[in-house]
Amino acid sequence: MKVSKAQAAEHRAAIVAAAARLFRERGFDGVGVAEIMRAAGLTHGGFYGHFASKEALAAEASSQAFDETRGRMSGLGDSLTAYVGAYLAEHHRDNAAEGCPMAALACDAARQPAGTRDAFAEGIGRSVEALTGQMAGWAHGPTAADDRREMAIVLLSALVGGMALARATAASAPVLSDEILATLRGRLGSLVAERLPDPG
Amino acid sequence: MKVSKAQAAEHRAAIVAAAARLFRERGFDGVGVAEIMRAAGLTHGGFYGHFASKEALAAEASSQAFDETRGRMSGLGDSLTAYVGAYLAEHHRDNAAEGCPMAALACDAARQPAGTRDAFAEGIGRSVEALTGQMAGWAHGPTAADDRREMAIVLLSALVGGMALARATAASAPVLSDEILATLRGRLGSLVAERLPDPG
DNA sequence: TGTACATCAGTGAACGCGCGTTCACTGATGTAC
DNA sequence: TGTACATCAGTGAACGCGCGTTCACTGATGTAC
Repeated sequence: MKVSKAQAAEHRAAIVAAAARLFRERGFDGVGVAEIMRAAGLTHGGFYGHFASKEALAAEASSQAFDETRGRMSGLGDSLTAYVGAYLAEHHRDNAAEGCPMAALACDAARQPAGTRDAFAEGIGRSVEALTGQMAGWAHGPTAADDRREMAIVLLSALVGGMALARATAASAPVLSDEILATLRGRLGSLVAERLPDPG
Repeated sequence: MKVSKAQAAEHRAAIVAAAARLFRERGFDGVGVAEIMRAAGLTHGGFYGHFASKEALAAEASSQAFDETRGRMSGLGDSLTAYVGAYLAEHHRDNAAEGCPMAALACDAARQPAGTRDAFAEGIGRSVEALTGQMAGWAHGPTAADDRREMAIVLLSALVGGMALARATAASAPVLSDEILATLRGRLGSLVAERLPDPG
């Protein structure tokens, strides 16, 4: 049956939201169109009225996951320390569906079709810029803009890699998984803030 | 037709080697049993004479990829600087099939069945220990054993995350991809070596 | 050492299954009068 | 404002396809004599 334009727009948004969650939880190849539509409260046949292909949805869901994560990040104010702590939390490790798309999907993204790769490349670029900006407001951080950007790249790499390793070890080696998160929480702040090679 | 026991053992090894390459290149879900067998010079029907399931092969191929990478790493001697440089090379980014299994598959590994997750957890644990050991031989590195292990975790996270981000951006944002690698090459050494919070 | 035969690694057709995608159909929406 | 009808969002059966896995068969291996 037909549905109002507003209703249809809500449905479309629900599909993207469900996909953004499920892809992060199970990977791009780990969820089918039918399951995404079911999660959005619809049947699978209507999918192609909203999207040209599963891949087109993957690209849009990726962008939305980046936006969502960036939104939550800026919600923490300019406190880099608070952000690093929230990122490296056990809660984030255990709830990939609502977390950072880079930690959940970066390895997969490199192997996806162009649309999804584009969405990731843009999301990663913006994440570097956002972290660079946050570093400017950090009392003990680097002063030169180049230094800030370089430190942002180092920090982002450690956050993403650390979360990926913590997740990969969570089930089989939970002690190591906790150790990775705790170590990074303890060391990342001081590593980025202190003793820069050329302190401007 | 039957084949000598030595020949069969070679075939088995060829299957594991092909799988270790293809899984890193395309992901666990991106390659089928038939393609792996073809890459090993066999037909798909014989697969289940060697392995109980695709998942059993994935676990063994993961272990082998870790062993292989660890072997290449120790081939560089005790030079952490050389290792970091080789890890963050463009060549490594562009040849995932022969590279670090963590950078290629860590996000996927967390979603795989128990056997593969176990192999990854063990491989990651050994990688942390190997890096901790290398840090002991590094002239400017931390002296206390706890510091060395913590620095090893920070370094490994940044290496793995940085490579994953460099690969995710390689096609759509090649300048950013190169920048990520170059920045990490320049900054990781000094970050780990200098100015530790408690220098023993 | 030479022959006869049981073993079993490898082959390739076939299996059920779930996937992404298509399509004829339905019926509420929203427009034309 | 009220009615008549074209539109089109959503349904659910169906499509071809490739997947992991099974199995009857083949024929070289390697053992028993």
